[in-house]
Amino acid sequence: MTATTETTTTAPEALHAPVIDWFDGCARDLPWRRPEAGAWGVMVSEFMLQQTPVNRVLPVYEQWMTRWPRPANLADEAPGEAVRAWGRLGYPRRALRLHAAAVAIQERHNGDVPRRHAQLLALPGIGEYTAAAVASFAYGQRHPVLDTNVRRVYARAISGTEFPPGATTAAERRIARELLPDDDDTAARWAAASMELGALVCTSRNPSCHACPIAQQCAWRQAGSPAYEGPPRRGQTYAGTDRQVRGRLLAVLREADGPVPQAALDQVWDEPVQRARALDGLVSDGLVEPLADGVYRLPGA
DNA sequence: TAGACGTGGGG
DNA sequence: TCCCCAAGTCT
Repeated sequence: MTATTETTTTAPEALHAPVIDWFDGCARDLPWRRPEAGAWGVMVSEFMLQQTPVNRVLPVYEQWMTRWPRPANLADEAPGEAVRAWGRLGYPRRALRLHAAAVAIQERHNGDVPRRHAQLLALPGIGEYTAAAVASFAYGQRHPVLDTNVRRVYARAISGTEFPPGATTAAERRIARELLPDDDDTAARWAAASMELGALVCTSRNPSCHACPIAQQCAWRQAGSPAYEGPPRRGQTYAGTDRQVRGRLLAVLREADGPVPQAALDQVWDEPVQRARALDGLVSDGLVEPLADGVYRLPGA
């Protein structure tokens, strides 16, 4: 058989050097990439960066690392303090999980962020991506790091499509595995570089192909940059959803010094059934703690 | 395995 | 204005 598969069209080695060289010259100077960040700094940044843009994470990251420079410091706090300090980053369950992860690190790993992928994966709030990212960025290990940026880079450069599938597929994992450099240090470098390429150059909309170090080898460009034909990528409506109500409710709790009476929460949304459902949801998620007499507060705060 | 889960900036 | 999207995880 002489059939050419999509992954053998271009030798992996032909991609590594250009992308890593580009990264060496163009990488952003982000605080969690500096040596002093340590594994804990990398882990905190990864939690915050799950679905939240870098620019919004920056100031909150600095506050967190100043206040809680080690996992033990966060573990000693009430979970509600983590939720409060999370500010407006969104998806506040991440704050709760990061706090829980700090507690687990204290209990199971003597206060040090574990090195092994399986141990990282076992921590709350850490999935396939974050485990690989921490192991790779903090400890220089060799793991396929498949985030939304890398998936888009591979979709274009390797598969020749404008966008990756809705959910990560086995085919994508295979590509990531086959592209992974053999050497640990190069693999870690490649992971960071390919992510950065997706974040800065191979962006979702209006990619800067003129500035791309592998534009000449890009399967999507070679195919004439065909428009995306797959199923419509899910748009997330927000206005009027429980999520919006939850956000407003939690904002009130976050900004209050202490417990808040029901009446104050009632003002954020006029529809009582949805309002009650949202509040119940927050309570069952552990983001809000009901006290006696219809008073609420952030958990343990 | 879809769907839930916040928030705000840019085109 | 409206729509899309941003270093995912969990159920």
